[in-house]
Amino acid sequence: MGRRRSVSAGEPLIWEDDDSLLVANVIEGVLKLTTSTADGREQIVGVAYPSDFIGRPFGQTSAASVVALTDARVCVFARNDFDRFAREHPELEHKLLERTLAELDRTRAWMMLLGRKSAPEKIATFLLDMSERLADNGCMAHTGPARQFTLPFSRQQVADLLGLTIETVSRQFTKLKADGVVALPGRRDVEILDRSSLVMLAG
Amino acid sequence: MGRRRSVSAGEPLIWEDDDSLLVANVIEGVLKLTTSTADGREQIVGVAYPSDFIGRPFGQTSAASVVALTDARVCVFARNDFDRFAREHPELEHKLLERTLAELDRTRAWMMLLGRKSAPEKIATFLLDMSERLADNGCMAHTGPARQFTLPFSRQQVADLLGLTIETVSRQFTKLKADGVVALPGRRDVEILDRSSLVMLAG
DNA sequence: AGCGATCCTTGACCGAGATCAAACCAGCAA
DNA sequence: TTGCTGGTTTGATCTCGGTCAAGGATCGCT
Repeated sequence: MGRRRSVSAGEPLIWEDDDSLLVANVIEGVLKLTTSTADGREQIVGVAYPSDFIGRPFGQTSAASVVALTDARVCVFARNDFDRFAREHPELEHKLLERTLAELDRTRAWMMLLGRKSAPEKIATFLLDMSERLADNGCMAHTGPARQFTLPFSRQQVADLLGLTIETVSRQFTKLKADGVVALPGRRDVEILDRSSLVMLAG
Repeated sequence: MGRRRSVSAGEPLIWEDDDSLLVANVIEGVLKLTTSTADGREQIVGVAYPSDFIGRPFGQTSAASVVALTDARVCVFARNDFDRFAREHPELEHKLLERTLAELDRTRAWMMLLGRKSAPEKIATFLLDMSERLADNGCMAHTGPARQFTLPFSRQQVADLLGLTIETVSRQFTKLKADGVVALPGRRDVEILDRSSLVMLAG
């Protein structure tokens, strides 16, 4: 049915305001969903992990661009084919509905973060969120939140996710390190030393 | 099937973190979907207009509280009943999927606003959005965006929607009035005098 | 009408986070 | 090694929007 396709890190899969011609399933890797203003400000509005669905069925244009954060493999479908197929397979539509509702919940929780949380709260929430998301997405069974992990994001991308600037993100990371809450062994590596502090900070 | 129910302005319909026991369809009126932090900060994460769907099918808890902004009439269903019924009626699930996808698009656009837009941009975007939403929701056919309308929100609620404080909202409204972009004949009444300026400001 | 509660506006001030700018560092190629 | 490149950290300063504190306006009630 769908065509397998590899996307290397940084490569776009869908452009904002494109006629929504394709949908896809993530097999491997991580991709970002973004919207941008005319003057170049960017906001990451979603992140797709393996098994997540990408694209906008039953609609004219996709509201967001999709760009791979890591090398990724996806299974793409022509939107029209998918729409038709979905309507004939209620089980598929049901699955898709459940996923979409879950994504909407997650997105709404993120709105709270964007609209009402301070920079330290944003960073703490982000790290806890990553620690859970990245744990579940290896192959191993449900081992609970990861204590250490590698972010699929650059500092700028963390900023775009949290509605901050890169400098503020950097300063907050440095602060957490200085306070012994996390260790930062590599550019994108995080080790959580004091989870309860993070939970406090997340508010 | 569903029970009709009246909800007066300010009255809650669903509590955050409640076991999601009911879902509903809005017949008349406007309701807000909110999440709050422990220390009382609030973010409006969605607004439900007539014909919109409320609640969280296929899930354990609802992520948001629902409170009526105006007197409202809704058609409520026990969640279990609804879930069962939906699974037996693919057409209903399809409709629900389309609505949920549209809501997700709108929510993502709002994330851009919350994370990256300045106070003036937020206010301008909000007014344009209202002008379109409130126009379509009367009975009259598609008349395009309304030039004047009555907000279903208090100033505090506008603040909770935009991730601002009430004072900032007030000052921005005053500014727009002083600049002749809008007139404010009543507490909640808005008349758009210069739409193109608003579009500029919205960015 | 008069009164009180609530909402809204306005002003003075402050501070979190943005901006501007410079150094720092890791990775990579020659 | 050296130098280059892109990402990251750090510092100095500024500014937008938040906070605190008074007034005003509007609505509902008696």
